[in-house]
Amino acid sequence: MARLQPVRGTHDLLPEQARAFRRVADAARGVAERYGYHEMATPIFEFSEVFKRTLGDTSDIVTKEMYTFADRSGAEITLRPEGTAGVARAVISGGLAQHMPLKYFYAGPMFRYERPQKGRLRQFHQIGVELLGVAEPLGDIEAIALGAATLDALGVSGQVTLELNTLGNAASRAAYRELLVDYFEARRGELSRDSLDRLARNPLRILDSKNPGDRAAIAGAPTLGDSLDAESADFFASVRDGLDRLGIAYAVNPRLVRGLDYYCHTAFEFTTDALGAQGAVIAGGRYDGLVGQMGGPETPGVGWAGGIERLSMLAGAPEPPPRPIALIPIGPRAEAETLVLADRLRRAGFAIELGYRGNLSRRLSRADRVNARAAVILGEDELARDMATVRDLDSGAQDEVPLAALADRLAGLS
RNA sequence: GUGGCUGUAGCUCAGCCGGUUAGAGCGCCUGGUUGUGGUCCAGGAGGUCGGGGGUUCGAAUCCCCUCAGCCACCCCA
Repeated sequence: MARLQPVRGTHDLLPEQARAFRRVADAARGVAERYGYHEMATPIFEFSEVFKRTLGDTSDIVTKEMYTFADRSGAEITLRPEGTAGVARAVISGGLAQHMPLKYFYAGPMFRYERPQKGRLRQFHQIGVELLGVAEPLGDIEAIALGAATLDALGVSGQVTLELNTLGNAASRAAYRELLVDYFEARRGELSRDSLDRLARNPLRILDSKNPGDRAAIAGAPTLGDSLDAESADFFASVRDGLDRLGIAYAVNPRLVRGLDYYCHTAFEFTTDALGAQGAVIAGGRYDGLVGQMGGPETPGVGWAGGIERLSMLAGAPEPPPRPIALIPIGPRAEAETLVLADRLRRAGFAIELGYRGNLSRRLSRADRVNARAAVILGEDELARDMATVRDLDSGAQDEVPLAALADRLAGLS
C-alpha cells in the first residue's frame, strides 16, 4: 500500500461514482442537443503550443499547472488543462470554419498540476459547450440559458446562483486596463504581494482578490462599467434583456473578470457555496479573439465549462443500476442449461446474474447482495419437466413457470 | 507554490501523561440449513498502527523527514 497509491490528485471512478458522473454528462449532453450542440471530442493531449497560445504565457495554468512532457520524438506535449483550446485548434486544423456557426458539446478529463482539495483534483472532468461564429448577444444568451437548463436538469438550480459581468470590447477593455493600472500603481504600498504580481501580469485579477488589505484599495478603484463605450454597453444590455425574458436570475458582479486578452463582453459563473472554496460549477464567457490569435480566421466564440465532480457532488446520489435477475442452477446438468438460458435472456434485454459457484443458499445470498429482483431456480426436477422455479426476492413468493413462458413472466415483474 | 489539521482492519472509529499477545461496530468468510436469500445464533479471517529514520530497556503513542487526504491562500471547473 505504501507505493501502490494513485498519483496525487487522481481518483479511481468506482461504479457508483462512475454512474454519478455519467448522469451529469448524460444530462448535459441531452440538454445541449436540444439546443443544437452536438458532442465532439478532441485528443486529451496536444502540442504544448496549443495551450500556451490560447491561455497566454502569463496565466497560472501555463506557468505552473500544465502536465508537459517530451514524447519519444522529442515533441513537447501537454495533457489538456481545459477544453476550449483543443476545440479551437480542431476548428482551424479541420477547416471547420467554413461551416459556421459551430455548436459543440464535449465531456472528458482535464489535467492541472494543482494542490488537491475537495472539488479540486489533478485529473478532473469537465463538460463544456462552444458556440463559434456568432458575434451577436443572442449567442451569449443561448450559452447561458443552456448552462441554466443543464443545472435544472440536474436538479441543482436551487443551490446555484448566476453571476454576470461584462468586460466590454477590446477598446473599452484597453482603456479600462490603463485606468486601473494607473490607479493601483499609485497605491502599490496598499497591495498584497500577490496583487503586486497581478498588477504586472494581469491587473484585472486584482479586483477579484480575497485579501482583506487589497479590498480597501479595490473599493476605490475605477469600475469597468464606467469605461464601457456605447457598443459594449448596448451588448451587455442586450444580454441582460435576453436573460430577463427567459426568467434567468443573475447578479451583476463587477469584480468577475477574465485575465486574457481575447476575452471580451460577457463573463459569467454559476457558483455555489455548498462546496467550500471551490464555488464555480460552470464558468464561461465570450472569447472573440481566440481563434484568430491561434492563427485561424477571426472567429467570435462563446462557451462555458462545468466541473463534473463538483456538479455531481451537488446533484447527490445517482439512480441505482437496474435490478438483475439471478439464475441459479442446481446440479451439473442444470449448470450447462443455465449458461444457454442466461445468454438467451441477456440477448432479450434482461440483466442476468449468475452465481458462478456454491449451493442454492449461497447463490441466493449473492442474488440478494446484487439486489436481484427475482431468482430463477433450475433444478434437475424442474428441467425434467421443462419448468423453472421463479422466486420473487422481494415478497419471497415462488412458483413454477414453463421455460417457454419464462421471459414473459420475468418481463412482468415490476 | 505557502500555511494549518489529519493518517490505526475493506469502512467508521477507540487506544489516557510510551509499558507485556493492538480493540469495537459494520462489512467479509464458514457453519447451523448436502434445493431456498434478506433476520437470528456460533465461529473465523483480516492490521509491518501511511512509509522511512531517530530517541528509549521498551514507540500506534515522543522527535525529524517523506507520502497522501482535508482546510485556507492561490487559482479555478
